Amino acid sequence: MSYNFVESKLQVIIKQFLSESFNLEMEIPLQWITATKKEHVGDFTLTVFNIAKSVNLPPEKVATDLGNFILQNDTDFVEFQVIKGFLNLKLSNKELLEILNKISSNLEYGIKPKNGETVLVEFCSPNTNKPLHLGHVRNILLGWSTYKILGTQGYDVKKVQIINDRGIAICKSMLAWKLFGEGQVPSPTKKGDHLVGDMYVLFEQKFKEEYSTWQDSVAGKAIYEEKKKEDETQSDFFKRYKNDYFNLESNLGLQARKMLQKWEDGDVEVKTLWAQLNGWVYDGFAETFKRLRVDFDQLDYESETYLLGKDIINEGLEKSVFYKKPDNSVWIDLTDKKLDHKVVLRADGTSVYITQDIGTANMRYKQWNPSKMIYVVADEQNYHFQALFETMKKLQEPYADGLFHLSYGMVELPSGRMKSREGTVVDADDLIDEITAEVSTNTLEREELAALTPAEKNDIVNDISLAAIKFFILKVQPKKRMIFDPSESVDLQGHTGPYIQNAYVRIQSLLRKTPIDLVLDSNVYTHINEDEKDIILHLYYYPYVLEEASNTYDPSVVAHFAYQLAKYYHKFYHNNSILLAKEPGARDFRLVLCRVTARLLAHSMNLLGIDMPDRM
RNA sequence: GGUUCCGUAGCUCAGUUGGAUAGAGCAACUGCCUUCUAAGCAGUAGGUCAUUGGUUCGAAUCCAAUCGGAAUCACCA
Repeated sequence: MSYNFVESKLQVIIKQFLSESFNLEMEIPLQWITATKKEHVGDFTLTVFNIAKSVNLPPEKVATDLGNFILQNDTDFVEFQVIKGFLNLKLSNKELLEILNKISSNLEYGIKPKNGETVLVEFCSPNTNKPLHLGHVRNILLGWSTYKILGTQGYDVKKVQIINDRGIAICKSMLAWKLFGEGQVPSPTKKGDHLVGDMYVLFEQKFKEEYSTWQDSVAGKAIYEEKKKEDETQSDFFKRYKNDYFNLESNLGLQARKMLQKWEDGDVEVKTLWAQLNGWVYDGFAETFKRLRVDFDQLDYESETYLLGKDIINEGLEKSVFYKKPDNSVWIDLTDKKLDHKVVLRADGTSVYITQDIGTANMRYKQWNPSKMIYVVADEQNYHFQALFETMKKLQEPYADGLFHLSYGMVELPSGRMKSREGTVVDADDLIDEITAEVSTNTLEREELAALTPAEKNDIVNDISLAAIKFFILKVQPKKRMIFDPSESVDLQGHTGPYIQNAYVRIQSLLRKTPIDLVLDSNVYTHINEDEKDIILHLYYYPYVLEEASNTYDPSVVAHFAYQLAKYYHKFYHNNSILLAKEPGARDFRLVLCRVTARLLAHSMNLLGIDMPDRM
């Protein structure tokens, strides 16, 4: 069954009208038929400007004739109104009931059957030297929701992430733990990822001290005099020189780099320490994932993939996709794509970032044979992914056209960008804790929940807290950067997750009082009012919403749907008696309406990774 | 400097394959619980859709320029 059955029917009638009246064969695009604006009579609107142009008549004239034609030939419409070039058509009571019936009886409404294609969504992909923060949370929620939404369109979706478990950063944490860690291990009050993150910060602190001391030394002053630019102050110079100091002068830097070298050489002691600290971090991450209620189908580790890609570079070299410079480094020329020349292999033959990504993509393609691979990564890497995808196209990889970078804006604080080195990072675990505490306070005051056990209350608090966080983040379009104000935390009223949960909870409360399994009788209830109609027509559009969210990889489309539905429901609930409805058939009709509303509320929120409590 | 993205109410955001009088929430003010969960409903107030020009029956939406903000332009990941 086609879900846009109303529009399809209209398309046929309009074609018939044009054929009979003007001998004109014309296709009517779906875009010309839209929902009627609130302030006008009608439910569906046809924009007739284009048709009028084709038949060379005033739009009002065409719209009026067409309106009459539709009313004569289709009993689903009972009234029309023409304003300028807009033809507004009003559905019959019977057809509205029919629509509700169709949605009510189809538990898969809006969901497409399996299409046999596999899609990979890569998200989260943290470094192992620090705990997850607000930026990761946005990433994780977007990835998870994208996985859910694509699932409704028939794809078999796999969630993967690459763990960046090697490199200089984790070596810094390892070194700090070894030198200054005093044998600390994770404890109930300090998760492993936080402990390792603290070591990273500690390293930066000690390094800063060392650097500062060096700046006042004879050697430091000599370097300043030797390498400063004209008119450059001492503090400006040393800011700029920091990286060079780390690589050329620093004792701590030297030790960290030695550790990295030993790791690459397979040194047992270093590898053991590395495995130990990473193990702590993974345990910590696992806990955070669990609290956020997400999981993954596969974890790829950079330590196992960082050498991949070289063979593909060599093949590409033979095909002249790449070229070699005299120093033996390998490059690709992307200037024809408005990009730059990018290095893909260093002079010493080692990989760079893009090489690994080429190799990893290839590995995943062989493993899963996906038709699409989606990378959820912040927009600071837009350039990198453009370069990566163009490189893949030049290599003529069969999966190159299915690559997509789901780019999202950075999360910023009112004070600006979060900086881990300056400690202005909103930690994921802390964020959940804070909101949970606030929700907990509110929940304990509620009479409805007084009789519940502590465990039941706890579940409800968690459902609401996560709804608040997740909706707050997912309601914003991914590409927009967002500002997060920790002091205001997250609202629980208005345009929020809990608001939507509340609509669902109200319905559950009603349904608990009516154990009968209702079957809609479309002959009995004859006066569908505006509140009810708003809900029915909103439900009707759900399949469009899923399709658009999927095509644009944008969960905010679903968030908007859920909020609007809850808003219509709250209004309906306030204005109409349900269990005590007086009109014939109204009670049963409204209960069916409630039940369907609850179902799509829960379904759409589930696509955002949000669970619905039965009480709150 | 090159490239890309963003700019809508005091704040946070919808609305953009061109469509009717630009919408919500928060904050402020005012009402509504002896009615099915008030985490709710209703109302007041708040706008030069950054600016200017162009395209046309019609522009927040498309095009151009300008202004403001961000990201990136590493043999880091």
